[in-house]
Amino acid sequence: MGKLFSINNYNEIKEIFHDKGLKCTPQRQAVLKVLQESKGYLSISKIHRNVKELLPGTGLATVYRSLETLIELNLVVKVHLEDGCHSYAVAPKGHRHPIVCTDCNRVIDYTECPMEDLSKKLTKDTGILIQNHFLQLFGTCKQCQT
Amino acid sequence: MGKLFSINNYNEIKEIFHDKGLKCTPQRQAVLKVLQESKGYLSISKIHRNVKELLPGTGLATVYRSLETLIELNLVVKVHLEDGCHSYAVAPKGHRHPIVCTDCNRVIDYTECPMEDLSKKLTKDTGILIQNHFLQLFGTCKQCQT
DNA sequence: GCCCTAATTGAGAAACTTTCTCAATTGTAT
DNA sequence: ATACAATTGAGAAAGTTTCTCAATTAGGGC
Ligand SMILES: [Zn+2]
Ligand SMILES: [Zn+2]
Ligand SMILES: [Zn+2]
Ligand SMILES: [Zn+2]
Repeated sequence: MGKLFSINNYNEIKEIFHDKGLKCTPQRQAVLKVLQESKGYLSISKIHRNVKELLPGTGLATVYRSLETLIELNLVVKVHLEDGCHSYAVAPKGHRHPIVCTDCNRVIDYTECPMEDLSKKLTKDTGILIQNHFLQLFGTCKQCQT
Repeated sequence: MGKLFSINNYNEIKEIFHDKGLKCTPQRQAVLKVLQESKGYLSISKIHRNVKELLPGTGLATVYRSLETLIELNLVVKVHLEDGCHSYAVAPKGHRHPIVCTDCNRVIDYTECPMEDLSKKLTKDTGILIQNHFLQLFGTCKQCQT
């Protein structure tokens, strides 16, 4: 089927798949595109609904599988909400943290990681070897502060 | 039925319930006790299994309901894992962050919040009004570093 | 461009998780 | 002790995620 959508960085995306021996299928592209265009996190069912508009007949199982793949490739992140988990958003590049606007669901990319220094300090202080962390910020974005 | 378990701070707990007009039932006590004694996060099914040892016949729905209540009372927190969410642990008092040992599942209480200064800085820098944050650390505890 | 092959997909079943309903029970205040 | 509203257990119902397998397809080699 080949290139279906005008994802701006299509060749880049294609390479990321091929580097890991994975196929660049229209379904995977569609899931990514839906998230790229939403500018916010989306639940599985919303992703499925939007994907079907681009690619009617796409199965729910495929959406689950695509998200799994996209997360492995670091193209997508899972967003954990206070209750009702498992929404998804496009991944910021590198190690960053998402700021979720609780009004419009938009996900804003936060580029500084306050944990780098802290992790070292903590390991030194407590003896616990910090290996990973999970940080999300919730707030109200500029546009929603009216 | 009244007091069933020797929760050290039984009267304190009872008051917390009564302050909100909630009953201090054996089921709610049992769920709390199970989490207090585990020193780590537990999945719903494990909580249910352990609760039934203290209180045979306790229904699964009641475990769900009790956890909901205990979270509202800030006695329990939901722990979000990288995949497979919705485990639970006793809440640290005040605003703190849990460090989860990825080897033994123990939850260690971390008392400093690195976000306080950061949130203000971020609001100033980006204009986004930071209202809340969700931080968990993952690592290896002393005992598991052998 | 046309095969070949392994990876991927769709559909539905199956497994699993969470919520709901309602009659029976029970904690608490009086 | 009694009354009443809150809570519970059981099972049904709803919702979510994973699995299975035959059919399809992307990508590499010719
Ligand atoms: Zn979560
Ligand atoms: Zn917003
Ligand atoms: Zn440990
Ligand atoms: Zn904090």
